[in-house]
Amino acid sequence: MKEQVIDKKTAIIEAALKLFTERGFHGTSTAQISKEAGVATGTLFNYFPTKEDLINSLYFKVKGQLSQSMGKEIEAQSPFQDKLRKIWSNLIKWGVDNQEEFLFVGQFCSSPYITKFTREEVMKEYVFLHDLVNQGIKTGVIRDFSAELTIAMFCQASRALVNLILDSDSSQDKNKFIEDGFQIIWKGLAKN
Amino acid sequence: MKEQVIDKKTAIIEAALKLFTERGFHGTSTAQISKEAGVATGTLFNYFPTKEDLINSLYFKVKGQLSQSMGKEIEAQSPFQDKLRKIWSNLIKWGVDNQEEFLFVGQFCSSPYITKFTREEVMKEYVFLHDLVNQGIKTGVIRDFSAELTIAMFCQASRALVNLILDSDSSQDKNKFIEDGFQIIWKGLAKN
DNA sequence: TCTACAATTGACTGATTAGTCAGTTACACT
DNA sequence: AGTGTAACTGACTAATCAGTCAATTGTAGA
Repeated sequence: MKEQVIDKKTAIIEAALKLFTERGFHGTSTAQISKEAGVATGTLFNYFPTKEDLINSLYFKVKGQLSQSMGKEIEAQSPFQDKLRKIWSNLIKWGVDNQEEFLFVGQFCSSPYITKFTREEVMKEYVFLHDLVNQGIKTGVIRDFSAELTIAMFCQASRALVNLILDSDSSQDKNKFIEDGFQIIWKGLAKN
Repeated sequence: MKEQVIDKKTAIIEAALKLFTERGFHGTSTAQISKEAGVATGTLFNYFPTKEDLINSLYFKVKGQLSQSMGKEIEAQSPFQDKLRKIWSNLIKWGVDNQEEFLFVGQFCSSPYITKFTREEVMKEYVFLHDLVNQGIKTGVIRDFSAELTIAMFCQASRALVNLILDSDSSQDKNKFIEDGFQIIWKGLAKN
């Protein structure tokens, strides 16, 4: 019973992710989502009271997965540069391996359908990056610019790199791109 | 007569820009656009055969304005770094001064409603940035990474900065942000 | 087997959509 | 003034929309 519930809810979320990414929010009808998920329209509205609730749940879930992946395998005692490099490659590998989710976040991060509440809840999961950067500034490893500026440049640069990898043919060396990209952003941020 | 024509077409384009940015493509009806523009629905379809034609025209126009602004006041004989700094500040000032257009481009650059044809036409106007970067690599002023990587990092970083300026309260010093941002990206790209 | 109840269904509704088109207006040229 | 024509209008249509709800299903516990 519980398994069934989770299954249908997951199926709806996955169908919505696929279709929202392909056709946008208003471009995708609840009927299409239900059909893709293999459930009745009524079932969708049983789990998500409105279409907006659905996209907010989806956004929250995907952003959570991203922040989870970002922080993976960071060793507390390793040098600052290695931590940042690991975050960098985590971000990029997440985007490349979860193309739909990556495009979804890009399309909806500044969309009016995502409520302020959802946005704020999501933000809470990114505190650790903020802390890390502030620590890097305080210990003099990276240059003393505003932490917001540093983080924004870092994160957007990682998105640029994912787009590049997704656009380029697969024969190109992904890891070369990732390391080259890190060389650019690290040299830009590092103190010496 | 000719003036009237241009006026109505412009009014439609401007209304569409505002509403598409606020509510998205499918979230904005042609009736809403017509009303905002102060024309009848029929008039809209007189100038743009379909809603998709409208958004493609709009995208082409806005991207054209961006590429125009980007290349402004670049002096041929000035050092490479100054050229790049000027492009950087041009990009950011365009985004800050043309907020609606900036958000529109961000929202629709990877949207399915923009046709491949429009995308390719737009690309043609960005050749000069590609040429400049290649020249910078050849003369050894910037590091020898793929030109696509360099341009992608540069352009996305500029978008990150505009977002930051738009989000921050207006009391903060805009020019400080712009110069700090350039310091990061320039140090990242430059050879020494 | 029977009961109770949550999960699920899909036909349905009133509202809204992109796009049409027959008719009106405004103006240039004679 | 009269004529031709391009711009413009907005009521209209068939299709589609988000969301509802009475009816059905599946199943856990008695």
